[in-house]
Amino acid sequence: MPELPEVEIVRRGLQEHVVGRRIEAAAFMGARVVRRHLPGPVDLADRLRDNVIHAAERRGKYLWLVLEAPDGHSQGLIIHLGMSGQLLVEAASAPPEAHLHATFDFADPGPQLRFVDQRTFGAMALADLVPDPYVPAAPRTAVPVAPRTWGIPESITHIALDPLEPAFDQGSVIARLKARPTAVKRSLLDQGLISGIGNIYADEALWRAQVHGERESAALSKPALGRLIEHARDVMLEALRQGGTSFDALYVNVNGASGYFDRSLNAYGREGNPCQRCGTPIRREAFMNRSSYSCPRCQPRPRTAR
DNA sequence: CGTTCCTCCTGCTAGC
DNA sequence: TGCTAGCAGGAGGAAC
Repeated sequence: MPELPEVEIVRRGLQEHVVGRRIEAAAFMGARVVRRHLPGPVDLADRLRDNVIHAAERRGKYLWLVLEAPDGHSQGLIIHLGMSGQLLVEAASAPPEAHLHATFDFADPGPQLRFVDQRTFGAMALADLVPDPYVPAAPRTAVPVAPRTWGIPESITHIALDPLEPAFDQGSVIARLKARPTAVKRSLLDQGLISGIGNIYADEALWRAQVHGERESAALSKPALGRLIEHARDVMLEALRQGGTSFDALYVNVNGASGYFDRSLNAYGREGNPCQRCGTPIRREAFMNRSSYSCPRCQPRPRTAR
């Protein structure tokens, strides 16, 4: 469920509550949440013991904690929230939640970190940190304040830059969109092309740009594609300022509080409600085995069937 | 090779 | 009231 703004809120919570702490014991309830760690949950718990958390990082919808083991080796603990994952900071004595998948106890007397996930599409995995393939290494003479000193997890090097990263290159994304003979919404959701956008913010960006998601991306002009990307960035920034989007208690930030951006949505989930620009009722259509919301008047369907 | 589709889960709700 | 089909904000990997 969470898209970039929601994941960034969670990252900030991790930064505040767990960075700088030493893991004393990690525990996993079942193996599914660590299915990407092939040696299994006991092995992962062993590897995490006595690691210090140096940073909480994010690219698109992926989070990772930068860890340093007692032998000095640094790795990333990837955390993906999937559709329903939550991170909670709570006293170890708090009763276990339904669908609690992992707990982290720390060497200090502070609270636990917990991973709760109803559907378990989310996952955690350990990965080596490698140089970022998208961001050139800083020159040796650079002032030592460069971001991402530790590199990025090797297993997510296929994830593209998100539009909030300083190195995000709008021109190259537009060029790739111009080369794609496919629906523009499909491209917006492709995390290897531009990361962080999910079904909600794709629909919101398309509504703002007045483009139907089934238009072929290659058929849109470069300025139109540029506006679409800028709208995607803007809508995610606005959501971030308001603490993310939440329809119910399923999405909560690391403190357990919900966001309020859903009050500002113009398309997603608004079937039958008037378009805020022209008053035409918002329509819902099936696309890619899910729902798409758009204004029939501001966002006319492409003429030819795809 | 790139692109598209299916599938992994559980819970809620609309409709019968 | 009770059952169940359908749907939910993601993404890896199989299948073309």
